[in-house]
Amino acid sequence: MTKNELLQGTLDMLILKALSRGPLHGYAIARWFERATDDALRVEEGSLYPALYRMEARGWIASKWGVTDRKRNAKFYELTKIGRQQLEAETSSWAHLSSVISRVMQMA
Amino acid sequence: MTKNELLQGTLDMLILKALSRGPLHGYAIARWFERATDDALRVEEGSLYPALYRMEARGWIASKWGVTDRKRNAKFYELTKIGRQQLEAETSSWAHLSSVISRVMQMA
DNA sequence: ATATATACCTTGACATTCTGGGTATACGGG
DNA sequence: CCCGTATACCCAGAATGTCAAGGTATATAT
Repeated sequence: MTKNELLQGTLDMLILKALSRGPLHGYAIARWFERATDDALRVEEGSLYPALYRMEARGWIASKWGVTDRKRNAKFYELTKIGRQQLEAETSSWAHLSSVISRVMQMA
Repeated sequence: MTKNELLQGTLDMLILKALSRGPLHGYAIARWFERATDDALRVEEGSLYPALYRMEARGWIASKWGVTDRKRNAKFYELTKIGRQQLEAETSSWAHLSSVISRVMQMA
């Protein structure tokens, strides 16, 4: 029914992945998704910002206000040590689960 | 936080897949998942039965009371034509999305 | 008689996501 | 100088899906 473009549960992982290459602000994360996936994955801001808050509350990421190259104020997020561990955990969990599901879906 | 074993959004597809080989009742679907995935995917009954209701309400599956080989009354579900189309749609959507995500997660 | 497996179902809580807004500033074209 | 667009943040409310934790009932074997 809902044209949900995103697999629920993968947003956190994808954000962690985006930040694994260095600090980014929210808007830049959304842009990165679009470029990295040729628009196949679109992150709504109404999902993105709440996700950033809860991830910060859980200690996976830390934020700091700064200025972009466009001279705009922006909140930059970066991975914490815990966040890096979380990324690893979610990555391996994703690899496992998605392969199990793919296998089931290929059964005769 | 939650030890969520299931990727949200895939349950319907997996149920459709289970039924694609022939009619099954709810309990048998749960058993099938466990056997087919070596316990890697477990479907809680509190998720399964509501899922069956909404899928029937959407016309993807149809139900009929019958008797199992254990002589128990059970509600057997089978795919409708729409359900078969839905299975195809979700299968291809899954293939696409999971490959996009996997690709992103493998980026340097 | 009773334990176990089979089979169905419900309620309430919870987390995640989307829709559809809103605010403010930098910059370029006219 | 004015205005449109892109940049950048945010929120409230609703919908949805899932789970936890129960409950009922019957067949079968011990």
